Amino acid sequence: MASNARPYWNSEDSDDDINISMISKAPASIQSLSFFPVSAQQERTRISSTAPLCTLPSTSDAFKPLRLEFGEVSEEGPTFVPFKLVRGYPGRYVGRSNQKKVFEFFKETLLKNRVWDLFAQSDPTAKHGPLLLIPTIQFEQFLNIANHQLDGELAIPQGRAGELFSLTFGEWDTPRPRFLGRANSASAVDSLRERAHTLPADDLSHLTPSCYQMYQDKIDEIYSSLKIGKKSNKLEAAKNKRVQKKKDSGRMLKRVQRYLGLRQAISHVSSNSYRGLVTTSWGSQKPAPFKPKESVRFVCVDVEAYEEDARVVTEIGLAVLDTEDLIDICPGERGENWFSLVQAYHFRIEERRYIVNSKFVQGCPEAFDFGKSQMVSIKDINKVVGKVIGDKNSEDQRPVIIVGHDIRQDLKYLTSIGYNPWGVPLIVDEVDTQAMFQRIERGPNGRSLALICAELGIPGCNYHNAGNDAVYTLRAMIAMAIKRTIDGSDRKEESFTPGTDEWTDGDMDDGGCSKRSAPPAETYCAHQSKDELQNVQW
DNA sequence: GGTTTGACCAATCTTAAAGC
DNA sequence: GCTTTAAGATTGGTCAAACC
Repeated sequence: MASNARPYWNSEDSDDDINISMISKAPASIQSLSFFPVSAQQERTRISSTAPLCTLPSTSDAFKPLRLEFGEVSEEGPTFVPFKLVRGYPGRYVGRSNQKKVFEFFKETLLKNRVWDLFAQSDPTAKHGPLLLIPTIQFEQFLNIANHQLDGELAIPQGRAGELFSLTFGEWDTPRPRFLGRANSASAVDSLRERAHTLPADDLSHLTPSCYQMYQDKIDEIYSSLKIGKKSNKLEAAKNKRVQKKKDSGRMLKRVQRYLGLRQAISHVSSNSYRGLVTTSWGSQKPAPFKPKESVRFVCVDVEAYEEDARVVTEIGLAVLDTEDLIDICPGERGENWFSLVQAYHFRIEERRYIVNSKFVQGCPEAFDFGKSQMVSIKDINKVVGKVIGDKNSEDQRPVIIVGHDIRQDLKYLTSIGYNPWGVPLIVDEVDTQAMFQRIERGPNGRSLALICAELGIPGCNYHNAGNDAVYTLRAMIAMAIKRTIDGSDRKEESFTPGTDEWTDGDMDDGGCSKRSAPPAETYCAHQSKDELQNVQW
């Protein structure tokens, strides 16, 4: 400890409640550790104007702001915690037995004898006042002191509740918190809060509409998480999650349109000029109106498993659509002119060829309608699937958009045959046709593939053959993207009042960045060896 | 000081609709 | 039939504030 010792107290900061001119030359990891009573600090100030002699352990990962003046943005990297959450910590996160003494400790020390670096994050919609933040490291150190003095084990909560204690800003080039000043009393905090209203407005003009929307959603979520009102936080959080999911479905639909050339990517296009780039008079008897930024391959996956034991995969269907092939081809009303460009594969597991579902679903492994089924040994199936989807050794290194109907389930099935789709860098985005249809229909539940095809006017038979289902799923995706383009979803959505419609994902949104799901916590692969789970490269 | 009330949180259960 | 997912409801424990 001694070897890492360093002085931490700067007398210049001690005698004023607020120091808004320039932060101490010492990093925050040093200055923020002024966790001794003010009287002691003041005593030192009176004795000498030179740096003090107290020491603290080095914290290599501590928050280390540069010299900051009022209004300057924080550097990239540090995490923040809302000051409101810090003040409410004893009531929200401390158990009954310790709450009283922790509450007393906070009351006596939080705003009387500590110096905090306060930052502010503005609400892009100006619905709320500036969000007051402190660096997470300062609160952690405060808890350490509390634990030392109270002989307790106070900590930042784990899991979802803990996320609010480690907020990051600046993603997608969005604004970062601005420095307000240092405060060591309630009145100082109040003064800085007032002064936060005089901060210059953040420049958001460079943000794409999708980035702006995501930033706004993030700030809204933080504010709603901090609410302690009549409405249950849990209900509020659950609602936010639902809304987010719906918005994500809308963005997914728009990305599909973008990949197909039915929607213009609007990265780095100002929102004013964006409106001119929306299709207004396009008809399905014309080729796709926009040239996609880069061509991609859609690979649709459908997996059939034995109905008595879902771990036993019996068929895998793959359907591939190369957007390069779509150029200059009119899709037709439902995309039927593009359907013939889909390349379909149907693989049956040789050792399980005798298994045919009939109890709960009517399987038809012999009825692949879009080519010739291939028998593949269970030990080779991951390699065969990998060859179609592609990997880092493939000749074609273009991005792959993986598609499925309730795709999460199919991706999990793939892991059970030894192919880990989350370990393939080529796969950059996921499309779920069930979620897409739910988005279009604005319905509460997902619908079956057969029903969706019927609704979209796509004729089909022999469902529950993996090869057929993969083809129908891809057709449904195409038909929905075209239908949505022709219906002019953008114009319709503009009629909704912003903020009142859970389904509206931003009328000037192009779908944003590609998005992959997180891999499942556990995958059922007991019958597969560890080696089998490694993707085989071709 | 004791009781009541409302809020919050976590865990659990139920329901519905898909998948096989 | 079983599994998964999501949403909503219920339950029990805890606590603060209000009330008597």
